Amino acid sequence: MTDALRSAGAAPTLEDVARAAGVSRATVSRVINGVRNVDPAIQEAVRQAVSVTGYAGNRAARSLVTRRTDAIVLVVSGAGVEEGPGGGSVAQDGTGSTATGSFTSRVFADPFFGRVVTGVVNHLRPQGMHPVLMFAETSPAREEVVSYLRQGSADGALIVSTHAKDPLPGMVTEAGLPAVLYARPARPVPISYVDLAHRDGAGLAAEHLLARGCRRIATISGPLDVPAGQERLEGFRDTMARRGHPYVPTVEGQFTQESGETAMERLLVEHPGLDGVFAANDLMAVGACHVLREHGRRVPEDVAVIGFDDSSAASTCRPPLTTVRQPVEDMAAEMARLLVDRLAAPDRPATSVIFEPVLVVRDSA
Amino acid sequence: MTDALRSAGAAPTLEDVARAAGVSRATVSRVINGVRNVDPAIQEAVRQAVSVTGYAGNRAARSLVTRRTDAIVLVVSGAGVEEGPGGGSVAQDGTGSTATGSFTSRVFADPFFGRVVTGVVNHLRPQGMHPVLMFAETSPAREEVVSYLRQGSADGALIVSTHAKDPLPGMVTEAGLPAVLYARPARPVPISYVDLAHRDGAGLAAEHLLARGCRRIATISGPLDVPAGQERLEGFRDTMARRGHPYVPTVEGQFTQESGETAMERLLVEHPGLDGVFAANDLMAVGACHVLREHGRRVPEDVAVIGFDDSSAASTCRPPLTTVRQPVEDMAAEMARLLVDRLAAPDRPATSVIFEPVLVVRDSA
DNA sequence: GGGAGGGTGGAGAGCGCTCTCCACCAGCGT
DNA sequence: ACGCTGGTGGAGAGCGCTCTCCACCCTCCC
Repeated sequence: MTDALRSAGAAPTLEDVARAAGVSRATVSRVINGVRNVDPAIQEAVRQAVSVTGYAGNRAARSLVTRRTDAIVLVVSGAGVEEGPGGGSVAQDGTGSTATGSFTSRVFADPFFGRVVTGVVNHLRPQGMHPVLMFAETSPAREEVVSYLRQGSADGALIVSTHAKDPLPGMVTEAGLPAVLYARPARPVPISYVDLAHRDGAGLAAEHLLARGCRRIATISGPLDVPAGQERLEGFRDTMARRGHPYVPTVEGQFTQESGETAMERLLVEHPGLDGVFAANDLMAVGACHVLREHGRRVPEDVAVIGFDDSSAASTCRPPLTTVRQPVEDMAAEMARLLVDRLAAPDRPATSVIFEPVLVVRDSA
Repeated sequence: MTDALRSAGAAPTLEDVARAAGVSRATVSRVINGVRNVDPAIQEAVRQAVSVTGYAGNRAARSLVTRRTDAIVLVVSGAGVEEGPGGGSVAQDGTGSTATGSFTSRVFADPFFGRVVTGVVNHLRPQGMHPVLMFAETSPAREEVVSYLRQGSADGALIVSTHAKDPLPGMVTEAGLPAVLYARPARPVPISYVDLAHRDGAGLAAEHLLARGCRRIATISGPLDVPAGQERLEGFRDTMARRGHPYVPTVEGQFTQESGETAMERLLVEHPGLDGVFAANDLMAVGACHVLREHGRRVPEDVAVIGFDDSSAASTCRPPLTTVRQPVEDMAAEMARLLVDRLAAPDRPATSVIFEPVLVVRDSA
């Protein structure tokens, strides 16, 4: 039914609907936006006209006057190479062929990012908002994000920064653009963010290992120039120290499975008697398990292994990993909520929300 | 420098730039869009004015007249539950807590999707275009995609359909909206798509197993209501038959690791003597390896296992998987290219591009 | 019964941009 | 010398929508 009119020419406009309903453009607009009182009979007439004409509205025209797009950018940023902020990580490239963007290809290979998207979309969708994906690993790309926002192509930004000294958060705030970060910015910037209590999470891991009876415990840390890496290490060491273990053998990893393997090899050489390992993320923990098994150590009987994040890798590997859960989806949803709130009340001050990790006990420790 | 003026009030418009440069709005527009001949001196003056005023343009205003947004929707669609079209798959939920959208949470957990995003972005970015993410698993969500497009919020759609009888491709074409699919639509629809020669890929797997000397070969197929699942099975069986193995024990899986485990258990019970397994994707292959090991079978010495996709799981598991590579990034990039082309020349007929898989030999077979 | 007040619809002015005309000014041929 | 072409800048008409006014009418109250 709608087709007759729709195919009769260009897309119907408000004007067309108004004519069909015998009212003015303003009234149609009022009905559509559900604003002010409109006589129920007229409302009905308008709705009829809308469906008869197959009216679809025009986002650009609306945005032009409302100055809102109902789109937000979801930026994966970073000066960086490897890793979501304490998130999962970057398995391997595996991307042969044409696919160029080394950063791009790596970052999205990481299930961590999928979890972020999930959380963001879950919150945005009910609001009729949608995320636009952007990468901002290089300098021109960062400028592009800022100008995209300044052009009003999106209402605000959700920034998942993969590196401590990422300049993007600063650039965005300086330009006065609404944004929320995943993970606390390295230099204090007046901007909202969500983060995880990494120290507490690492503490949980330490206590679990200790409670299990492990006494020769080592750790594979994340990269120490990433706040999450740093904090997880500190939290672990603090708790260990408080429990009477001031010295914890540590090897720095890069949040990748491969780096976890390398680190484990080294740990095994230097401390062959170890009976517990805390890896700062699941991927490294998986790598550690592989190496342990290859060296004839049983997990968890000979060596207990505990990871961090509770990524999908944790539950699918053998043995399933005991790990510290980072509720990425919830955190991402909260990040979206903070942005949406900020959009509704632009001069509300920046807030941050810190999530508490929980221990998920499976078989590896 | 730009800040003085920018913060002096609302965002500068073309008009402001024109005034600053002492020319007309039209001329500024011409310089910015690089259209028609403009006196070099004037061009320079305009560029100056742009940077002095900190001009940023207004996307909505431009879209309103050009009828282009330079955005495309990247839709993950499906009536479905499980799986990217022959793509990787869905490890496990693992998503406790708030995160509701069961579909959403599952689909994006899949690294397959990350690879699609990578490929799409790699192609779109140089064109100054950006992807908007949408899910269309339920009926209202599907309608939302169509209306989003009809409102001109995006120029076209890239649809990654997770299920054969997904109605979205039909809906979109019927509405006359530009779209390209990942994977051939179940019912023939006049629409462009990219796909993989699944049959050939499965054939490669069969020949490799045979060449290796395996003689008691079984297969774990994908879900048979998904074209990719169907075709991989047929391709495998065809080649086996042609090589003198008309009967191939088969158990249907769901493209998940868990289903791979279950299937392998069953295969082991029914055919304890098997010496080779082809799993229709890597995740199931990984699951199969786990079960095989738990039953004391060595891979590949006792049983050779071969997967499909060459997802990141294939290279990080132990042993690294021999698999059939699906060049997801390239395919996604091609999909984007087809859409962009279509946008440039709307009445060009629909085309499809079929990619050839290659065998990646690692350690599992 | 008349004016005040609240509810309801219409008119019309933009939002900031693109793009079609048109005007103007060389430089050319006849 | 005169029109004519081709190149170049300006004017201005929209694109489709929202939203502020304003006009109108129907109570309601004094």
